[in-house]
Amino acid sequence: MSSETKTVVSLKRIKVACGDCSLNTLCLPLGMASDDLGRLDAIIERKRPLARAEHLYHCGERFDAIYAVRSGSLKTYATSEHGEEQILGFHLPGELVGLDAIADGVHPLSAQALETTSVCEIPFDKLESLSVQLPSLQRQLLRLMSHEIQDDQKTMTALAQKSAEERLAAFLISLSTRFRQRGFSPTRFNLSMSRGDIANYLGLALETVSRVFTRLHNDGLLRVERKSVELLDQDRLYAYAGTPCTTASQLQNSRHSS
Amino acid sequence: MSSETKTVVSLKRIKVACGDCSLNTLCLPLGMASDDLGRLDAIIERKRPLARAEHLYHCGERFDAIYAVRSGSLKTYATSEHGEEQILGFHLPGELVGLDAIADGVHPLSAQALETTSVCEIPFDKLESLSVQLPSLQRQLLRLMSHEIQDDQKTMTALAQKSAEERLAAFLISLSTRFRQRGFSPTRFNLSMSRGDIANYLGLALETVSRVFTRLHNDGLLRVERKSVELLDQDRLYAYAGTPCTTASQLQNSRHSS
DNA sequence: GCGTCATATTGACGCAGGTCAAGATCGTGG
DNA sequence: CCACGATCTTGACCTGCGTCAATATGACGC
Repeated sequence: MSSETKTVVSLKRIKVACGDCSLNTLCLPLGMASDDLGRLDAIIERKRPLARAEHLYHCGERFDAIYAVRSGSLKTYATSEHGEEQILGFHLPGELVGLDAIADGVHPLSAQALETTSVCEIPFDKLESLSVQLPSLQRQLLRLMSHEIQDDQKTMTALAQKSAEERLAAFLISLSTRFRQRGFSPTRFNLSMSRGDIANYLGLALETVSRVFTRLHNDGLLRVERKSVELLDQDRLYAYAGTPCTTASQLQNSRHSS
Repeated sequence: MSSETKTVVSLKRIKVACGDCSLNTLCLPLGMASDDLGRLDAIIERKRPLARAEHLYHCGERFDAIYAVRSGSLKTYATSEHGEEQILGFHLPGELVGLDAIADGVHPLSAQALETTSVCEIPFDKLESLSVQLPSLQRQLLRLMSHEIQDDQKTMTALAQKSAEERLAAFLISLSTRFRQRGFSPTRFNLSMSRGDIANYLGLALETVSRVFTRLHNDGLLRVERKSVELLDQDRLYAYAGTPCTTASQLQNSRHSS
């Protein structure tokens, strides 16, 4: 799929400046003065939306930009030589992908759209030189990378010591929290990923995920129907998730502004 | 053991400038001009060594510095409210710890010495302002953080889809690789962590780790005796590790003929 | 409407690895 | 040199979840 479509011209550059973007309190712009924001805006390219199942980049490709999800969602995954994939993350609007490629200039993962998805492309060399000039940008970039490390640590903890129920409950809580931060309903949302994706991500069998869903459903914790989920009892869900280690740190960024 | 000693004065500041440190091709200094190095040196504080089991910092403490391991080793771990710990990483000389705390200024993990260990303390505010002036420092910091994300992704992959043998084999390979990079023998080394620590880190039971060690031993892959390990057959060990996804990226910095 | 394909649910069964328990071995202090 | 506690090994048993297989429920095209 190397032939680039030439219909791009027909789409007029969708001008959504960072300053106007509803996600600017989550994304890179956080903490930047509005005149600095313009300079960040200037290096960002908005690209045509990706269709479902389309790739943003493939594992092994050269890295030259990170991406911020603007709408839709992505999954990132590694592929073993035996061809099995391992999903390492799902990415919602306002989140960055590609940070793992900075280390050696090559993407270690592939990134694929789970639904129609648009992203902002941020050329890394420009970002790097700009962040030398804008300390608040540098700071926010470091913060976001640090946050990703923290998230991965939580996932590792879940994989290492939680049961199937606990993992799924924690997963749903994580989604719920992230939806709330983005202004969506934390109790009713759609899963853009399949059962298989969830299972893969959580280190479980597809069938186990299905079973746990119906179990949680029967226990009155949530309503699921295919992709749509409604969380009925947050508190009990937290209990199911065992260690709400996800909770503690995520709740406290409500009062954060310096 | 909690009373802080005031005998620090008796130790004369151990002056091991980054320029003289054998680890400077792995650590923060990588890629910096030697005159810039002096400026990094100037903000780093070398502290008295930690004794085995002593903590470098505790989860929940305010974050104000990252640390580079100079000698010895550390483990970092999270504690659930039920009191169980989850080890998230082992840290060898030249590696940084504390990067996960940048995001919200509080340490999400505790860091504890596995043996007598000395570290370089790098005050983060100074590091941040210095890296605005030294782009190569900023670049290396981003690289190291990105690398940590990559490592965590490999660990997640192992936890999500590998068997007990595969996990332990991959763990030993990871140690071996890191020892080689640091100029130690990649085939004979000592495990500074206990079986319980390894098990905890790998999401297994202590007994399973023990059993797998003897199985690998009986299969002629390695010799183990308590803490000392000798890898006898690297290639077969790689095979045992299943997907050498750990391998792929790590092999490329050794000239492997096959 | 109907057929086809992808996705999800549900059941039956087996095994990797967890748990419990008993020794074995090491390290350290007296 | 011995004793005691920490650490490690090994065995016997049990269970959570993976695997296999059948069925159900969409979604989409014709």
